[in-house]
Parts: sequence; C-alpha cells; structure tokens
Amino acid sequence: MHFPSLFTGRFSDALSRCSFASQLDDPDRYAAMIRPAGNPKFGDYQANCAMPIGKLVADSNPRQVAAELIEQLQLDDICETPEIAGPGFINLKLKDSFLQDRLAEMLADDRCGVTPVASPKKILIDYSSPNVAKPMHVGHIRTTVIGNCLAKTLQFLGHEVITDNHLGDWGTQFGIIIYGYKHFGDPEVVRQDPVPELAKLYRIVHQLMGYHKAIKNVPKYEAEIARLEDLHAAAQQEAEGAEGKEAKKKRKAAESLAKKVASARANLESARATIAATDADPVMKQRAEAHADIGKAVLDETSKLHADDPENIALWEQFLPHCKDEINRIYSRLNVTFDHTLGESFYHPMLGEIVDDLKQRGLASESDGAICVFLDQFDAPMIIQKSDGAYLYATTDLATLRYRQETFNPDEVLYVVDARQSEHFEKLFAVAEATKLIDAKLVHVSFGTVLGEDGRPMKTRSGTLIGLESLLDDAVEAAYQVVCNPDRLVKLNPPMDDQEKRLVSERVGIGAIKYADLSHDRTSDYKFNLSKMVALSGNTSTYAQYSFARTTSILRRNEVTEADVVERIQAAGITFTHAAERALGLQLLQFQEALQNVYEDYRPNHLVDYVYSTAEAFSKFNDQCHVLNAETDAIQSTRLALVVLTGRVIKQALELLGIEVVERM
RNA sequence: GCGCCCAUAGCUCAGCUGGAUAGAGCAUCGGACUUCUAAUCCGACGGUCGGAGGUUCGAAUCCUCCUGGGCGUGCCA
Repeated sequence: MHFPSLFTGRFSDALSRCSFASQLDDPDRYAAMIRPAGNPKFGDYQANCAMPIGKLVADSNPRQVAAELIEQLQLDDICETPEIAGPGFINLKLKDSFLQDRLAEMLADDRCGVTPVASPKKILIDYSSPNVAKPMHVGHIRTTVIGNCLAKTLQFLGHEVITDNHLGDWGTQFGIIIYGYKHFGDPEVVRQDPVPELAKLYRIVHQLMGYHKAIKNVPKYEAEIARLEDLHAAAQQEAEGAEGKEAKKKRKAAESLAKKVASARANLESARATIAATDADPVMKQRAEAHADIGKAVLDETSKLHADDPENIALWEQFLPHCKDEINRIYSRLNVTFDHTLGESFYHPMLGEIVDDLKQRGLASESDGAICVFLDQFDAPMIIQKSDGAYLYATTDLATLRYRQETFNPDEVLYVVDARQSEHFEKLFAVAEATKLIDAKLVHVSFGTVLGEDGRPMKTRSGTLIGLESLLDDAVEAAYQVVCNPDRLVKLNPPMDDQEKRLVSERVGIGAIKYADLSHDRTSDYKFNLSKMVALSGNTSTYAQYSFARTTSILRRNEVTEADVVERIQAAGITFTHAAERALGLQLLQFQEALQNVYEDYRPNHLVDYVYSTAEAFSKFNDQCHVLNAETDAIQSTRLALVVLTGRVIKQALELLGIEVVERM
C-alpha cells in the first residue's frame, strides 16, 4: 500500500481533464506533489500542486485551480471530500472504511502489505570491504550496517540485489603478517591455532611500526605545538587589547587556536604513549631496536607478494582462509552475509589490461614516471600505475567495475564507503563514463565519521582505533545491565533463565549499536554514546524491541494466536472506534512509503524514523485501548488485529535494519 | 592554494529535496498505574535555523558573499 502514488494517479487523471491541462508542460510532476499532512488537523495527506499551477495559468489563482481540480477528482472510494485551505493546499483525509479494508487485507498478507515494485532493478551493493588480517574496528560499523540494511530493504521492495564484499586481501596488511611470521612467528603454533596467532603477529609488527613512526613524529609535534602556542599567545594578547565587536572576534580566533594546540598536544600525547608502551616491555623494546627499518621491510614483503614471489604467495595462501574465518566470525555475530566476496586479489591478474586499455584509448599517459589519467574537472590526476610499476586501488576499482559489468550487468552499483573517499569515486565514475566501461547508475553512498564523546574520531588512549569486537562486547554488557535488571525482571513469569538473559542482551546490545548508527542521517558524523544507545527510553532499538515484545505479550494474555485473529477479522472485519486505533492503523499502512523513502536516496534513517513512529503510535494505542477488557467482541477483534499487525511490521522493519527481536524482555 | 561537507532548542539529532504555527529524544518541571510489562502516556519549559543580502505567493531548504568548523588534495586504501 502506497497512498502517495495512489493519490498521484488520481490527480494525474483529474489534471488531464482540467481546462488548463494544455498549459502544463509536465503534468505528472504536479500530480506527484503529494505529501503527508504537516499537521493531523489538516487530514492525512496534502496536495501542493495548486499553488505552482495557479501561478502558471493565466487569469487564474491557486484557489481557483484547486476548486476545479477537486471537481475533476474521483476520490470518493478512498477519501473524504477534499478541502481547500490557506493559499491553495488541498487537504486529503482517507475514509475510515477504506483504511479498515486495507488493514483487513494486510492481515491476510505475509509481506505486511508491501507490494513488490513493478519494474525490479538489478542492484549491486559493495559494502563492508574490510582489510583482512587486520582487526576490524569502529570504522567498519557504518559501511557494514548501512550496506546490509540497504541490501535487505531493496530486496524486500522487490529488487534483485547482489551484495559483494570487496575484501582488502592483497595489501600492506599481508606484508605485515608475512614479515611478522618470518621474524617472530612459530610455524607450529601458527599451524595449530592460526587465527589468534596471526592476529598477534599483526599486532607485534603494527606496534613496532607505530613505535618508529611515533619516534619520528615527536619532534614534529613538538615544533607544531610551539608554533601554535606562539600564535595562540599573540592572538590572546590581541583579543585583550581589542574592544567591542572586534574583541569578540579576536577571542574566538584565540579559542580556535587553543583548540588546535590541544589537538596537537593530544597527538603528541598519543605518540608518547605509543613509545612508552614499547619501552615498558623489554621484549618489544629489544625487537624495536633490532628492526629499526621495519616500515620499509614490510613494504618490501608486500612488493614481493605482488611480484609473485613463491614464498610469499605460499604464505598468503596459507594465511588468507584463516583471516577470512576471523572476519566471518564477526559477520555471524552481526548477522550479516554476502552473495560474493571477491577481494582485491581476485582482480590482480586483470590490472595490466586495464592500464593498457586506457593507454590505448589515449586516456592514460605517463607523468613523472607514473601512469595517470588526467581529468578536466580535477587538479590531480587519477594514478593507475606507480612509477615503480605497482598498481593502485584506483586500478583495482576500474577492473572491478569492468568485471561487474561483464558478470552481472547491473542497473545500479552502490558503493557504501566513507565520505572521505568521495573524490576518488568522482574520478572513478568520470573514467567509467569516459570509457563507457559500464552503463549502470553508479552511486557513492557515502557516510560520515563515528566520533567519540569529545567530538574527535573515536580512538583509544594510545591512539589506535577501537576494536569492533570489544565495542560489541561493551554494548552487550551495557544491555545486560539495563535489560536484565532484577527489579524489572521480577514481573516476568516464568522467570528468565541465564540463557534467555544472554540471548536478550546480545540482541538488544547489538541492536542498539545498529539502530543508533542507522538512525542518524548517513552523511553526517555522529557521537558514539553507548549509555544513550542502550537506554530504556527515547528513540532506541530497545524501545522498538520492547514494543514488539509487548505485542506478543498481549496476544498471550488474551490467549489467542495470529491465526485466531485472522479468522475473527475475516468474519467480522475491522472497525475503528477510537482515534488511537485509526492513527495506528494508518501508520501501519505507511510501511511501504517508508521503505521507498529509503530507496529514494539510500537513507536508512527514514526506516528508523518509521519504526519509532510506529512504536510510538502503538504505545499510545496501548495506553488508551485495552484489548482484554474491550467493550465488545468486535472492538476486541479490531484491536487484536492492530496488535498482530504492529508486531509483524515492527519485526519486519527491524529485520530490514538488521536487528532481531525477542518474545519478551 | 584548490575542492567537498557541515553549522537547527542547554545536550544529541530529525526536518520526506520550496509549503501551513521548524520537530523528536535526552535534561528540567508538573500530571496519570485496582486494568494485557509505567522501559509507558499527557502537559509545561526551551529557537534571530551561524551572519548578511538575493530569488517568489512562500526559504532551515535554492543562489551569492561573509564567519566559524571538519575532511580531502600526484605515486596509501
């Protein structure tokens, strides 16, 4: 059920019959100007087309246009008589009988009343794409959660969705573990318990590299701080000397510099912490001294791998499956899957051809020893082969695009990737366009950064990114503290055992992180706040999950099953007797609208908003409309139907968000 | 230097691509449980939508400029 397009169809017909029809260049654009009413007192929807048309049509005005339009409109089967308001708004109120019939239909439908799209598209979604062999961290949340939600939502709408996890399985991180294995690894231990051992080797080498880098950076940071402090002192003095408006401005400038000083100090602090951590550990300290040139050595191992060095290739082949096991463990906890996992290494053999092809077309040329594609819109070229002959991720992305065209022939390709890479994708898309590499719509579904409480990108004290797994553990623990509080569990009968408590806190904790992420507009940064995410009240997954649990609980207390309710409605139909019933019913019928809004601009937060509104409408209904004590059987049937539908819609919507429900909590 | 993004209530954030009186949630204050889980519901308080112009019936939304912040920027991904 999609009310706006229903109205749009009717408006389109009516417009074609109006006296001014010939004066409209694009009638469907006007017919589509249907919006949910801004205020319930105006009805359910409003049509805004009379105002622009009134301006367009000679010798007319919006209210006249609206009046003629209403005369031509045939809506009496779905809608009360439309009313003209204000400058020319047409207010539309759906008939109760119409809503009641649609809800009865919805009850008999296993897709919550969502009709599959008429012309399905083939949509390839590239998301998550972590570097394997490297622990997943907080930065991977957004791409994984947003990508998964889009995949599920578009598929549910009826599109053909192909998901592909473009793994970083061929980069420097393998140089790191190969180096680690050769110098610090015990082949026997690696064979017996590869996953933790490889992770350990990665950490050792990473720490040593960080140590040397930090030592190099300390003087730089110190100089930077000194410079900024001088500027700050000068700015402060200026601010004190100035008066009035000028003083305020200067104070602000001084504050801004103070922030920069603090930021530079934080960098220095974290570099010192990195150094101290190694210094404090005699074994690591000794290793650091013995491997002074580790940064370059790691790059050498990577180069050897790319040059098909037999030893490194063998190690890569040995390690890769275990690295995949490790990330799959996280995916299974996040309940995320992919149709394909074609990593960078898969495209390695195709890269030479890509470069040759671009050269042949005259698009790529040599510059300072590197092969570059120069594009008019950009100052910097897209480099596709380094002066040392190595390929870059731009090259891989081009090869990937060609492969996807040949293999899948998609209508759309979505890249769910950090906004910081937007320039890369602009270039990639420009080259794809210039070479006619692919005819799909290419979209960079970009997203902002996850920030800590201080408004800076989330990091640990020593400056490393926070591991994804520990974040999940923290969320589950926080959920346990809140949800399994004995004071509230005392109400449940039979009591919750430990196993159920663990299940509930896992689903609530993981759900909290996903919900919080998806509730923000993807393009903006957001501050990560665990206690808010698992909070009992407000716009959280907990609230939505709890609403679902309440629906099951009501059915239990009324001793009915869904099948019983379906049967009762088939016999008696649905009849509203309370405003809260109508409001909830209308809300439930708008599910498809929310899903289409998600597809419109690839924004899952529209679905989160919908879930919250639905849970809220249900809470109000639950507060005002008692089921067990309903005055008549008919009233009870209607209310039971609304409870069943609410449960189904919330469960389905949460499922599309990647969040699981529990029967009680 | 150039490019991209952002600035909305004390805090965290929405605002459906130009519509009616700018909304939630936290926080604060005040109401409502003999009733299916009060993790709820109903009120109150809270705004120069960073600033200045412009476009028009109508601007948080579109254009220009300014201020302040973030990010990116020729051989990482």
